[in-house]
Amino acid sequence: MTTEAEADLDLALRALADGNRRAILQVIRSAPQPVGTIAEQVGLSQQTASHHLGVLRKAGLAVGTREGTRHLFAVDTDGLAAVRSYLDDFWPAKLAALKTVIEARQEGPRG
Amino acid sequence: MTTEAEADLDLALRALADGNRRAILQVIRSAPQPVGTIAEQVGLSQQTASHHLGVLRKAGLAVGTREGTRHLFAVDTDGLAAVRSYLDDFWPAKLAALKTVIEARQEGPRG
DNA sequence: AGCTAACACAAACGAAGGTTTGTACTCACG
DNA sequence: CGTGAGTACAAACCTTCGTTTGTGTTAGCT
Repeated sequence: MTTEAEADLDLALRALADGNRRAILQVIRSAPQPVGTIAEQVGLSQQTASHHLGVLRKAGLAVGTREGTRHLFAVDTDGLAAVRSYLDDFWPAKLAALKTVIEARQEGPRG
Repeated sequence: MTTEAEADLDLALRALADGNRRAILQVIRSAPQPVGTIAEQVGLSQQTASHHLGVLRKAGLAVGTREGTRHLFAVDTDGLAAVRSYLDDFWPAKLAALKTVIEARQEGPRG
């Protein structure tokens, strides 16, 4: 369904809208890290970091792995791919839109 | 400063986080349209649409052109490019190449 | 089994953002 | 200049979201 992709895109975009979550992604960008380390790196409490990790997880932007008592989180490219392909859809259209702007100005106020 | 690009990215990401604004981008994706038409297309009031258009404009996602009493809005790729390059930074080189392959397969014949 | 560490879940609080309502401004027209 | 169409700005209201606080759950250790 197209609606499913829409919902996934919406989750990913809303997750990326927060600076703390982007900071978390930066922290786990190179290597997966436990929640405690992530919280310390971004200057958040354990609970808040865990919350944001959950948001990122549901958005398909992060994946978690059980490592004993720790929970290692890493970047998931699934959600990022959804956003990327969404953005890419605007590139070819932009050229056409730009052309239409010029045409619209040439047409004048009345159609 | 890197903070400047960060601020631009933040604006674009927060602007894209709203479904109505994404709907507006879809409306003006193919051709620039006046505020009244956009509002009608997405099912919003003129004031609300104007507000979102302002958000998209400040985020570098939309550009407006004065057309007499009308104000034509079109998609601006500046903000989208900022988001795109940000996302690309998360992909390890190997995965980025893989992603490009997938995109190429989607455009080409059946694979 | 008891204890400790690491993490997740849930409710409450506060702030940020979207919608509505009202109004002022600009441009086209006579 | 006065009128009407189209749009932007501002304040009030309400919803959403991030943070805090408190607590439950799982795993490792003695």
